[in-house]
Amino acid sequence: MSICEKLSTCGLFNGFSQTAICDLLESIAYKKTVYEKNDIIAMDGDPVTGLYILLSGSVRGEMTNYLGKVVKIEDLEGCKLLAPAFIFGQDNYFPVDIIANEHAECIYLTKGSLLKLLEKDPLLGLNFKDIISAKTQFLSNKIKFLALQPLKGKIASYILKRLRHMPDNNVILPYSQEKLSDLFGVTRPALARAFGELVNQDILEIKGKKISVLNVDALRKFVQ
Amino acid sequence: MSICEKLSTCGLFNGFSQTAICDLLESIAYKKTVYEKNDIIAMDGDPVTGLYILLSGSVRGEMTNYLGKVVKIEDLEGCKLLAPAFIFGQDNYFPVDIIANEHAECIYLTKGSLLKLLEKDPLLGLNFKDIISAKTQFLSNKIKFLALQPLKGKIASYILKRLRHMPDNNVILPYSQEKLSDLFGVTRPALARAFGELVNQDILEIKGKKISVLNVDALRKFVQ
DNA sequence: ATTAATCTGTAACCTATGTTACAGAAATAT
DNA sequence: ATATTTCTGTAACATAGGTTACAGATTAAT
Repeated sequence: MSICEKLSTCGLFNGFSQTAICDLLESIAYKKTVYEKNDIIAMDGDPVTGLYILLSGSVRGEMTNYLGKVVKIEDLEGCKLLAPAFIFGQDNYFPVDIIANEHAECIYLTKGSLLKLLEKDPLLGLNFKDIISAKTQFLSNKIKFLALQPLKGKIASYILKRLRHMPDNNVILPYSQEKLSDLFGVTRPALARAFGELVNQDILEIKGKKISVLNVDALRKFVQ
Repeated sequence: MSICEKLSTCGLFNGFSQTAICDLLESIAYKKTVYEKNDIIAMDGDPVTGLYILLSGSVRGEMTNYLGKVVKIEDLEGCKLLAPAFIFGQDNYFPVDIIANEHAECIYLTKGSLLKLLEKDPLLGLNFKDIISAKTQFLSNKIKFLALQPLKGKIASYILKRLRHMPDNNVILPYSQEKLSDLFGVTRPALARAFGELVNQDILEIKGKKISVLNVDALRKFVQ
């Protein structure tokens, strides 16, 4: 799959044909970078000097404090901009470590190239504004998720959100409890204990990564 | 002070003369709104249908969960946009309750008027992009502050940050411990206890709202 | 199919923060 | 200057989540 083809699935190029994207791309400088699993693409605090666009593969953004506590902020896959809201404004440093979950490819443009690109078509500017607005919206939900509720509330909102997209009352966890515990900002045993308690209360049934919600109302009480 | 005069201190109009702002303003529809102390300007979850610009006074944005836990996100004063990153993108709902801290004045433009305004000059679009980028940057710091560190880490980073702008090693708290505890997302007695422990360890000295840092290095250890 | 690696459940114990309560101090209003 | 309200310090107790450890289960690698 060509770069232009991949970029056509990217929100930044919403409303552009593949050939239009190719033309835009030819008019600016960029370089391609490739990463393998666990490669560090950027570290929290690194200066942001341009824009990385993830073309393929999966990366994650996570914060770590000096005691080793980890909070995963998000996984990014497919065509996504990395830290797009940290190029402009004052605080131009990566807010998270960005780590490859698997083989991943990016293109990188300097801030100058990005500005040149954005000038080419006002629609790009609008798309960019939508993307960074969505980032802010995502982060403000993240604060609610992380800072406003106890662990069982996090579990409940996580499961209930997924339930909406699933038939019957089953959710398949997309990854291990170990990884989930980072997403919730708690330790793995704490998460296992909380799951255990919800199972004992006949609210959940857990078989490997499959979680069946036996009592949706009881689960809802943990969020509201 | 006229509206244009007030708007000239607003990041959105960076690079515009006061007369240019008056001209811009005359070309679009807006309405003026006034609030008194503790008036609710918007509630978490309300649809965002346009842009409020705070002209004068002070408002705060805070999140509350169903158990009454409050986390104050920020105070806004002077000329600031309210929830600017929630007008575009998908999730067009206020992320916080916005409450007047005192008498405050706003102007309100519909999303349509805002778009019309942004079209008038590309510089407005760039300013807007800077403003929402800064919001994202602020929120990602907020997550680090709230989710990644325990209470004494919050106290330490709060004080150390303020110390940078102060001569000698004194900080004047801008408001009561009670308010601070909301900013930290903890209860008031927990904050008082933590302060008490830092005083007992001869790291801080507290006289009313004046905090003297007796041992900066020890305080730093709580953040790194 | 076997081995090795990773993940999960659980338990005992520790620590940070929440809850409630109250008295004295400080700030504000009259 | 006094009365009223708000704020602060503190204490006893409750609870959520962290720490460490280990065994059994599951998954991946050979």
